[in-house]
Amino acid sequence: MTAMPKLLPHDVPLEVYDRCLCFAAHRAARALARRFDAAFAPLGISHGQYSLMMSLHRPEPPRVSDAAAFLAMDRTTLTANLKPLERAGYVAVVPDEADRRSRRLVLTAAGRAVLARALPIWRAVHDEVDELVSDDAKQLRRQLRELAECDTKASTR
Amino acid sequence: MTAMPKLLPHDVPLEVYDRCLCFAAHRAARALARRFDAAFAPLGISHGQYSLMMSLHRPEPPRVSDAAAFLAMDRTTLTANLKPLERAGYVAVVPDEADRRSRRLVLTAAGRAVLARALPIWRAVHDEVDELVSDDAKQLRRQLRELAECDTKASTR
DNA sequence: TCGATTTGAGTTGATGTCAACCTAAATGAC
DNA sequence: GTCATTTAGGTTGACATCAACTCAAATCGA
Repeated sequence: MTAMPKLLPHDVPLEVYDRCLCFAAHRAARALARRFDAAFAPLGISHGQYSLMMSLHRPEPPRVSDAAAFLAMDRTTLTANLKPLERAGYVAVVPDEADRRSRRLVLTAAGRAVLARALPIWRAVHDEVDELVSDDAKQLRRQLRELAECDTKASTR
Repeated sequence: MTAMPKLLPHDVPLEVYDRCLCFAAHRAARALARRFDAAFAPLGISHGQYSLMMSLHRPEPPRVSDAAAFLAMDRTTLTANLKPLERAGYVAVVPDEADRRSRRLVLTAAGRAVLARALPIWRAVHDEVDELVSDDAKQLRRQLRELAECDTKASTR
């Protein structure tokens, strides 16, 4: 048995670095998360909590599975993410009247208030972020959406 | 004090959904992660462990800070991510000879072997992923890189 | 040379992420 | 109507992520 260096040439990592959209998406997501987390820090919320609460602000409070599918996030991940928001009093989980298996995720007045304060911060930071994307941000958004929606069974597994 | 619904109109979440690249990047990253994690599951590694180990496969083993900057990941996150890889015997952390503060991250023979088995899986899955991105994947990759490299101080904080 | 500063890295605590497994309510076949 | 199946959701355990803090080695100023 030799040292078998031929099994994994040193140009393979470059191929992965250049091609892998999973890696590229995670790298970009981490960098953007740090930027928004820093901006939201004075309010005591994170980028994920901002997105999550925004997704709940609709006339009909969504069920857990609906919200998880919308966020392209595992259902159990959403359950975990709701915990700190419930503790903070921003979100209330109430049983559904019609179907007693379901629970509705309701944004409280305090939740709406913190979102209202976060909104101008998000707009200002995103103005900066938009500067970083040289051209055709519209196409970028569409492509990210295509990648996210390729697996719609995120919540139903 | 009224119910103040005017503070947060119901079209704001749509604005966030349509515009927020942080949200879009996370959604895409989660969906892609699930896909690659499922494909790598028989090997017992995750998408992140694949990317991490690939980034270590170079003639000169990188230091912790170098690898963290390359991955656009917090230095302490990398330290945590190394733990399971060290336990599995895929990565060895060795002190640097020249600077005793530094540590070099060395991919072991077992690590190179598991990467060699993972490579064809990654190529096959990514062939599928490429189908999802309608046009100009090159531009998508460049834009994601621009977003990731906007904060180069990820490891030096 | 020696004390202050800088730099490389680990630890802790909180949150985010998911697979595997579990419970309970609704549905459906007969 | 009864029981198997399906559906909505939670729990547990492992890993991922980062800020705040700490430690130790290298560097630098005088």
